[in-house]
This record gives sequence, structure tokens and C-alpha cells, in this order.
Amino acid sequence: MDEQPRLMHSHAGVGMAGHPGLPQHMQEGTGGADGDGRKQDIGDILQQIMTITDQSLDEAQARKHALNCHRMKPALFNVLCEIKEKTVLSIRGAQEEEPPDAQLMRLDNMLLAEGVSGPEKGGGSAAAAAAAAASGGAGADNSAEHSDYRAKLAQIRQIYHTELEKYEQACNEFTTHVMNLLREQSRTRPISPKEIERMVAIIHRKFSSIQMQLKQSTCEAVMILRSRFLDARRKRRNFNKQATEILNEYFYSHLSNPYPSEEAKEELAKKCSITVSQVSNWFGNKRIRYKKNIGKFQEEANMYAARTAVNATNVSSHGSQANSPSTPNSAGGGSLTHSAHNDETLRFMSSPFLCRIRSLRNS
DNA sequence: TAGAATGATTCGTG
DNA sequence: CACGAATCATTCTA
Repeated sequence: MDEQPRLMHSHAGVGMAGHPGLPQHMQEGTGGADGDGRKQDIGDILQQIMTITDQSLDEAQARKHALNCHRMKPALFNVLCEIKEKTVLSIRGAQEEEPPDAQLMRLDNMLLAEGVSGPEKGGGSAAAAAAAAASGGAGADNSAEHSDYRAKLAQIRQIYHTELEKYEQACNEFTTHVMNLLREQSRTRPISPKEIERMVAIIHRKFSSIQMQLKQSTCEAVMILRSRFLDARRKRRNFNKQATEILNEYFYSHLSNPYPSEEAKEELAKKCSITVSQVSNWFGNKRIRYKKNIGKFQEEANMYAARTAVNATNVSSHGSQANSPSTPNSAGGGSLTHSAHNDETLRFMSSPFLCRIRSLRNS
């Protein structure tokens, strides 16, 4: 087959034309002495093209070959390209102009914020730290969950990057393939370089939508991981013994009015390494449970009262201040000697808190 | 493993 | 919004 080199040669001639689309000899063809002859030429070519399907395969091949070598072929291709450009592509081009995708930007931002698409080092640690802060939990034993979270995030990150790489490779391969195909076909079909460019853009858009799906599902995975992580942290975990003791100490030494002020709650929270709302929860639960079953808590109450008394004795003998958090709401304060404890008990018996308990019992 | 203990959540109320 | 009350869900313990 010696068709190709000759075809390529004839195609190269298109670029040599003075006008993009109409080569010199065609532009001149509108008038002049041999104008009628050229019109005749074009008419012949068109006639041959129209009738090519009626011929046998061999005849058609021969005719095709002859047409490809025809001196008017480049010009005809250019004209056809121009017509195509003005009709189909212009419509398609106008339709497919898209504004910058806001959703894609959101996804990109989220992936960056979660450390999935950003730089490798420290990825996700910010999110983990934020989650840890949100938990407000007792610090040390969360490290296992942190590393678990980070490991899962790294896994997602790796999958994302692998898939992205695959996508980019596939996109490049496909684009190259289509470009080669179109270049190849442009020898026998009127395909302009601009059209090839457009086709590449279309392919990129299509792959871009796949990329968006990838980003979307990655975002979903991160969200699920995060919610699971946070849910896991919401799991109830008993406070450590020291924290419980601090809280009980406060509760029983302020039994007449076990409602710590905001400042006292903050101080307790700090001491116990828990959040203020956890302190509130604890006091809420404690009050209601104490109220429901005073008898059951009596022993505990006595124990803490005795302990508070001992502390108070030590404090007064050392002349320093009580270590208990300050409480504007407190009727009793922290310093209780044995007799003071009796006073405290008396006050407790008539305290608003227990009055409410009694009225509840009577009703 | 059942039941108790306990931290968290939800809902109604003042 | 703080609180009480009921309830849920998990952990502890015998």
C-alpha cells in the first residue's frame, strides 16, 4: 500500500494554503479564464464521491485512491471542515461551556481540610485534634483511638491517590488514543485540529465527572469515618477514681445546696480533667439519684463528711485555705469540724434541696 | 451473664 | 437556659 505517504503529502498541502480553509487555487477559482474548468473539477469529485457506494469494492478502492490523490482534495477537506465548524461544533461548543464547578471546589476544599488531598505530612492530625478537643475527654487513653483514626484516614488517602493516579493515567491514555485516531482519520475525513482539540476537551470533561465521583465518595468515606470516630468517643466511659472522689467530695460537702456555680463547675472540670457539661451531667445525675435513694448513699455521705472534716482540721491547724472549689451558691463551704458537721447536717435537713425531696415524698 | 452502676441524652417546665 | 425526671447505652461486678 503506497496510499499513506501520498495521502500525507496531499494533506500537508492543506496547511500551505494562503487562507485557512480556502487554498489559493480555490480562492482564485471564482473568476478568471479557467474558472469554469475548476467548477467542473469539483462537480466531478462530488459526483464520484456520491456514486462510490454503488461500485464494487475493487472499483471503489481504486476510485478512493484516485480521489485521495486528486489535486482538489485538500481544498475540499478545508471547505468541509469549515462547514462543519460553523454548524455542529459551534452548537456543541456553545452548549458545553460550563462555569467553574462550585461543587468540585467544595469537595477539593474538604479533602484538603481533612488532609486527604493535601501534603502527606500531618494529614488529618488537625481533624483528629479537633475531634479530640470536641470530645473534651480524659486525654491519655484516647491516643489509641487517635492512631486508629489516623490509620483509617491514611488508608482512605492512599486509596484516593491510587484511584486518582489510575484516573489520570486512563485519561491520558484515552486522550492520546483518541487524538491518534482522529489524526489518522483526518486523512480520510474532514477533521480540523480545532475539532481534535475540542474532542480532547470533551474527554477531559467526561473524566472530570468521574474524578468528581471519586472525590465525592472519598468525602463520604471521611465523613463516615469521622462520625464513627466521634460516636466512639461519645461512648460512655466511667470517670477515673480521682475525678469521682473530687466530685463526690464537693457534692457531700455542699449537700445543703449541691448546685455548683459556673466558676465552681469550671474548677471541678479542670481538676477532674473533664468538661464543664460533664460536671453538670454528673451533678444532675447525682442529685436525682441521691434524692431517689438517700439511704443507699448514707454511708457514702458519712464517709465524705468525715473526710472533709479531717481535711478541714488539717487545714485549720496549718492556717491555710481550703482546697475545695469556691462556691457562691454554697451554704456550707468546705471547712467542717465534727460539730460543724452537725450544723451542716441540720442545715442540710432544712435545705431547699431536701425540702424539695420531702415535699416530693409527701405528695 | 444478669443486674447494678453510671455517664449521656432527651424532654418538659419554670 | 438550668434543672428534674425518665430513659438509653455502656461499663462494672458479683
